[in-house]
Amino acid sequence: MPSATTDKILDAAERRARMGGYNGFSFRDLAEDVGVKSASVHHHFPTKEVLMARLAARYTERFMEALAEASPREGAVPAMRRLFRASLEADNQMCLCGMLAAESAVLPAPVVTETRRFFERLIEALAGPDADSETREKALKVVARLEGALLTARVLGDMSAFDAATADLAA
Amino acid sequence: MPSATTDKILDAAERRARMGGYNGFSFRDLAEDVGVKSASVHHHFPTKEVLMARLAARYTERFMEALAEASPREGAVPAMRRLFRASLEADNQMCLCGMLAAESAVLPAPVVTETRRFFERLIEALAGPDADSETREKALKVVARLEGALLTARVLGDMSAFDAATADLAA
DNA sequence: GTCTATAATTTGATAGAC
DNA sequence: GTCTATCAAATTATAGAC
Repeated sequence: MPSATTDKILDAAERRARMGGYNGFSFRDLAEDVGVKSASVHHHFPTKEVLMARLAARYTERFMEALAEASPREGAVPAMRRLFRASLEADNQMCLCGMLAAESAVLPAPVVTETRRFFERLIEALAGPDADSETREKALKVVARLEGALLTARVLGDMSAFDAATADLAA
Repeated sequence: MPSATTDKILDAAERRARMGGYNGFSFRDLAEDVGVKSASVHHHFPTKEVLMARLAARYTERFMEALAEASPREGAVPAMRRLFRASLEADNQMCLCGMLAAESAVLPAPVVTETRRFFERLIEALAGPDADSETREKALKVVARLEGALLTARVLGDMSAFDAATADLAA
């Protein structure tokens, strides 16, 4: 049972990591965000590696829950598009796992494992568990476009770039 | 007139930044890569901000040169796809400006400016200087898919994911 | 669970000799 | 242009009191 402080730390870490990546923030940043000292952050998460692996897992869980809830009424692809678009609406944030995927070559193995799982689950959600290669290819196309559209719209500072790049995925 | 050492520093920084992003390496890392001391790196580039803005500009220049050379014979889209694919072939590297775009929210303004220019020039190369909105939308779709496919294939450790996500962009 | 205090290392950056 | 030496700050992380 995660305490309120544990959740607040994860919330702060998620926001910081989606803005600047794994190496873009410190335990002291999180401590200030939450209103405690950095030693307290270490009490909840012994190392950054543990914190970030846990954060990636929480992010995936939440994303899949939101997707499962929305898919029946609006379809998996439009629902996923809407969830990605919400990142931009919320302060121009990246997808957490998209950010970690970009940096994956220098991240601790447990973080990479959780990040990879996010992508595998997205693809499975779109293509189904035992998809043929053509269906899987379609799913990869969608995921790649959404991650890339986020990244592109973000640096251009132009939400309409996301909409343009993903228009045909909308409901 | 950039000296041999200046170029070597930029080469090392490009490799490091494409692997781990702006905050994923230090001046000392670069110094060791090149075989000098970190004070010498500062002699060539006074700050990290200056170094990275210059690096992004060099990356863009080189990319556009390679694209201009290849486009007439193979077409702009397939040529761009091939250039992106080469990143994965070369040690699973990200696109430098894709990486910086992801991190752009926490990067110094001059670095963001140069990164944005990369994307604007890619879109212009695909759509032309005075494209209508539909043509520009098509170009955005291609760029987004290439950046996203790179990121996705990278974390999955599977070059065939890039090929699958971009198959229809090939020559 | 939080704090003070601190260790050990790393970081970006500078001064000044050669 | 490179070096030695160093600084001031930041970083991850730990010990131990409350």
